[in-house]
Amino acid sequence: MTLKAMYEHTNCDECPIRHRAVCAQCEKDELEALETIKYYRSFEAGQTIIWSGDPMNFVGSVVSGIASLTQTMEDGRTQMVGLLLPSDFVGRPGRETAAYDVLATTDLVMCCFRKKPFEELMAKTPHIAHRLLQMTLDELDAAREWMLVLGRKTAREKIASLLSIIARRDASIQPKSTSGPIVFDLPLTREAMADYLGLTLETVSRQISALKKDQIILLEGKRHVTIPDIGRLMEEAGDDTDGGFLV
Amino acid sequence: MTLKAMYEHTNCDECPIRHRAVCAQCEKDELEALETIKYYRSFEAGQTIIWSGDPMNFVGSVVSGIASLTQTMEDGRTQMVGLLLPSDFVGRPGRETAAYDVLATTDLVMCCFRKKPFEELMAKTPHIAHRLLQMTLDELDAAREWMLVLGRKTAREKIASLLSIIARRDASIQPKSTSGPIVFDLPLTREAMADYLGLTLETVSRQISALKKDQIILLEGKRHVTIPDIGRLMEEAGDDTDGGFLV
DNA sequence: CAGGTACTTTGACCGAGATCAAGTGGAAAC
DNA sequence: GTTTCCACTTGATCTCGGTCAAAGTACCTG
Repeated sequence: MTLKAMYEHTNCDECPIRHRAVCAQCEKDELEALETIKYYRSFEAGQTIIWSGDPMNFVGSVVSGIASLTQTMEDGRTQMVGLLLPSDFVGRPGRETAAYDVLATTDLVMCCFRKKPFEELMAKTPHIAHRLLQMTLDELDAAREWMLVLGRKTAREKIASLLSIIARRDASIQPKSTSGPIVFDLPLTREAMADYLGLTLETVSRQISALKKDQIILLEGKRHVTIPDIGRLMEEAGDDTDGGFLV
Repeated sequence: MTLKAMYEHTNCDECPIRHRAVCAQCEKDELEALETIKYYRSFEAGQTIIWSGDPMNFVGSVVSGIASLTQTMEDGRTQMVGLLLPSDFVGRPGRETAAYDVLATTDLVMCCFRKKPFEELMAKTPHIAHRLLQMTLDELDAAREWMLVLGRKTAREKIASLLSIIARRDASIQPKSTSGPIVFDLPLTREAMADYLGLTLETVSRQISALKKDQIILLEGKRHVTIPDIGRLMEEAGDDTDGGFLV
């Protein structure tokens, strides 16, 4: 059974992102209205979901998998400007065309709404608009945090920053232990990491090797990562470690 | 007369940012409600308006002047993560403490609202929440555009990008001529430009000198800039120049 | 007008990360 | 089983922008 088929007839009550997505604050009746205009789409890793500049007739939420927003210059230089995790929102109400390329970084399932009906619904149900504002403000904070990473951090700090973001996200999704080692699989290729960090893939590879040599991270194969001590990793990231437990 | 005094008793109808700020879509009665909770504050160039981490009991709009949002690492490295121009919104409803340092880059006047009453008002008047969502989405786009600048552009392209942003803004505020030279005063020191661009002030200075030598820009004194051909500047910025007239 | 201060420019040198170029390893394909 | 492919690693070299240092300029202030 495909992942899409698995979700195809899911109703919102059973949805894994029910309480974190744009619909998180919806009441029963609002949810029913949403349910009538939603549909699922799935994409394979590597597929382009939307090209920058193309007309966009839907918005939606990532249900499972990871998507990325990417900007490309004429000469081919690319910069990833957003990483979309489950529950993150795709698209902008009130805009006709996409501002960025949207790519499926892993296999992906999205819960989509046709844009027009969604916009109408949004005008009527303040809970959706309110939640979207919250989420947009969070994304703005994340983008600004990333500006510090891109503008001022060294290659090693950049890698450590990315790893600690992924590690903390995984820790928050399956919060087994508050401390102790964190284990996860990297959802990004070295090239995708480079595009996110404003580096080359060679530099990414070298810095990962260096962090491994220094025992900040452990690697099995190329993607399976163990973080023995998240505090040490965050020190390497140059982050203020004092408030680290407040995640 | 101080600038603050000049605005002190201004009612919203005469406000220069009336139609672009968070209140842009308000009806007469909504505006009257806002008017009862607003007050003006002024700051001198260089003053810190808010320290990151401090409790924030107001939100507001920049009326005149320029403010900046800045992040600082423990070792002193700083990155400007936002440039706040007249009509831009400061603060985040629903958050207790400031996430960034807010600095007055030039002399500045702000129209402030106590946070609590503003949040209550926002819950009642959808026009404010709607406008704030629009503005936040615009800021998110700007932040993402800046991520490309920080992550992938050369020093020369970075400077050209910053100059063209300032030039286009000035052109849109006082749209005398659609084409022809654009003239303005740089509102930022070399150091502030460096903090925005993720460079050192020496590199900023060198690249400005280089653009001047190549006649991309003309300089009188250190701050007064003339752009003879905005198209050429945008080429230097590495921006897609095709859609440039759509500003 | 001398002296100070804040901002800016310019020069000499250096090093982190980019570029160019092989080479490795593991899984799928024939 | 070996060929192919792709993601990744590692090495050698180069270069852009950072660092350190000195000097220039405009505007105050006494």
